[in-house]
Formats: sequence, structure tokens, C-alpha cells
Amino acid sequence: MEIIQKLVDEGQVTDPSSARGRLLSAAAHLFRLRGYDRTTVRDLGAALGIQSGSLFHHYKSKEEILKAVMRETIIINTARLQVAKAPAQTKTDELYALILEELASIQGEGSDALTVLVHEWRTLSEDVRSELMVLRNAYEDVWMETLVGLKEENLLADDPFIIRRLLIGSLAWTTNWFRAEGNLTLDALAQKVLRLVIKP
Amino acid sequence: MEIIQKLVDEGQVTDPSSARGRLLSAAAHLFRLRGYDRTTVRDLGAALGIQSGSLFHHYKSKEEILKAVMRETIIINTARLQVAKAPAQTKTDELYALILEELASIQGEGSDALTVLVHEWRTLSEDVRSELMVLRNAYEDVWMETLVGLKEENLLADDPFIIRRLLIGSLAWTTNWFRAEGNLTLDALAQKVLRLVIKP
DNA sequence: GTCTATATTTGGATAGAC
DNA sequence: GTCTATCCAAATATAGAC
Repeated sequence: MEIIQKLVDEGQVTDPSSARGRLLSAAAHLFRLRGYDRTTVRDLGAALGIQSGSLFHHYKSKEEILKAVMRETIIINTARLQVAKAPAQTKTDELYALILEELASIQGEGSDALTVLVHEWRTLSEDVRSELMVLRNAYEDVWMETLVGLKEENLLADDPFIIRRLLIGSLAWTTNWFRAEGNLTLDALAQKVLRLVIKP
Repeated sequence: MEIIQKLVDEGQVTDPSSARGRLLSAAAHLFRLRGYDRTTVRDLGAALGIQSGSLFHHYKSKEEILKAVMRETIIINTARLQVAKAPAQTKTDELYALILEELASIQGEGSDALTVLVHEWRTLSEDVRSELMVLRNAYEDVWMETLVGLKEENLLADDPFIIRRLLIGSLAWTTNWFRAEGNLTLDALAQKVLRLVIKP
């Protein structure tokens, strides 16, 4: 996954192998597992093998850690979407690539941070929420460009905004049931979803 | 909504106008608004105009309150689904009725408790979760009977289990974007969703 | 069924040494 | 960058009176 390396080099995200990077990764994991509120700074320290007080050398509050986890996962996943859809030849292929990539993000590594993003959004203060909203909008723009294009070609089953909103929920929910070990592969699932939203 | 009155008479759910009923309704509201963990028993007492200590006369712990909120909303909504689909003439009509009813539950009154059910599921202890799982399964059975029936008539766009799982996410997510004030009515949205999942 | 008063625990955060 | 020690605030829950 050299996308992440590129973002690290550009200074957009934290190096995952640095102290701060390991902190964010552990935080994402625990926040997902137990929820932000039930994860204590002591839990977090223990997961990293350090004392809770030491965390505050890296971030000045627990909420700053949550914010950083979310900020970076949006940036990383926006880049992933762009890379995924770049080679597609048609708008339909683009949409398939987007669906598959979002599914892969939700299932694969980095899924902790993405799950936290969805689940703990309400947890943020108003200020932080609107700050991150700018980044989320950029992520959605990648989707909308493809969906609007499909609509113009009369290939989409419904309004692009409606379709996207229905897709968000469907794909996010797969975290609660889809298991790669099953006899349904991720590609096959992406195909099924694609067929539901494009005209037959 | 006389369904609730019937359930109250049967002793299945708490009378909403009783002291305990008002407690549950206030709890659902606050749990949804701020999340379970950030809602304190003091907040809850204040919302009811009583002291925090007085709550423990009704329930022996804060988690018992959460459990009661969830238990009753599952029971109520299972009954609502059954009533909603009873008059349908065809399996397709049944599915439309189920989609519309679930959407209405998510948007209308009672939506607090339903949102809490989805959002705070992980909050529960393992024991309580499996206890409530029995009730959730009964709810899902109402859906599956209709979906499997449609599949047998070759009217469903995909496997009934897949369809239901995609629908759960789509419909639940509407709480984050759908507003009845918009120019899209709930019925129209239900129709759009229906068309996506049945064969054209 | 609600009040007052309080026990008890736990959590986020800080200060200064190393 | 991490440790130790600790402050301070906030939270759940209890006990007994009314």
C-alpha cells in the first residue's frame, strides 16, 4: 500500500511506524472494540506498554487523539478511492471500483479507524465535526462525480444522491455480517451491489 | 397507535404514561442525543424533574435502563411490522409495507429507542446481548418470511439474506439524512427502495 | 416514590524528574 | 519520550428519612 507512504512523505498523515503512529493505531483499535468513552487513557497506555501520563506528550487531550484517528482515515481513504477508480474505462467500471474499494476498506486493515469514524461521529464537539466535515465532503465528491456521470448516461437506477445515501448505509453495515471466510467473496458482493443500483 | 396499548395490557411493555414509562422515554431520548456513556444519571433525573438517586428505585442500575429501552422497542416494532404487513395482498405488497413501516419507525416517534438499539448494541454486556438477540431474531423472522416468499416466486433481485442485510444498513442510515420536510415523502422513498430490490 | 447526603471509584490531565 | 506521583472533577450507587 504505497499510497500511505506517499501521504506520509507529503506530511498529510502520521508515519504508522512512529510512536505517534502506533498510538493512533492502538487508539483506533480500542475505540472500535470498546467505544471511545469506555476506553480509558490507562487502557490506551497499557496497550502501548507506557503509562497513561505519557500519552499527553503526543496529544494534549483524549479528544485530540480521536480527532487525529478520524482525520487520517478520511485522508487515506479518499486517496484510496481516487487510486482505485483511476484505471476504470467506463463510469460503470468506476462505480464497481468505488464499491469494491469502500468494501475493502471496511473489511481490511484500516477498518478500525473507519468504523470509529462512523460510530463516534456524534462524540466530537461541534467545532471538530465541522472541521472534519470538509474532508468528508471531499471523499463524497469522488463518489458523486461517478454517480452523476452515470445518471447523465441514463445508467443509474435512481437519483445519484439517493443512491449514494442508500449505499453508505448498506456498505457500512457489512462490518456487522460479512466475513471473508464465507463462500461469498468481496468481489462477488461488490458485483451484487453494483447490479442493484445500475439499470438492468 | 393501539398496538402499544395492547402490548401494555398483555404486560409485555411498560405503560408510557407511568413513572417507569416516562423514565424509559426520557432515557431513550437522552441516550440517542448524547450517547449512553455521556448521559449521566443526573442528566436523566434532571430531565424527569427528580434527583438522580430516585432513579434507582425503578431500575437497579443504569444498564438495566438501557436494557429495558431496547427490549421494549424490539417488542413494539416487531408487533408493528406484523400489523403492517397483515393486510397486504401479494408478497411484493408485503415487502413494501415492511420497508415503509421500518422507515416510519426510524423517522417517527419511537425513533429514539430504535436508534439507541442500533447505536448502543456494543455497549451491552455479553449476557444481555444474547438475551435480547432472541427478540431481534423474531423481528428478523417477520422480514425473512416475506423475502424468502418473494425469492420463491422469482421476484427478488438477489438472495434474501443478502437483500435483508443490505436493507438494514440502508434504512437505518436514513436517520442521518432523510427529513420529512423535504420534497421526498416517506412513501416515495419506500417505493424507490422497493424497486431496487425486486426484479424489474 | 422522591429527597438529602454521601460513600466509593474512576477518569482525564498535570508537574517535574530522568 | 517516558516515568512517578498526584490533583481534581465527575460518575454510579447506597442509606435512611419523609
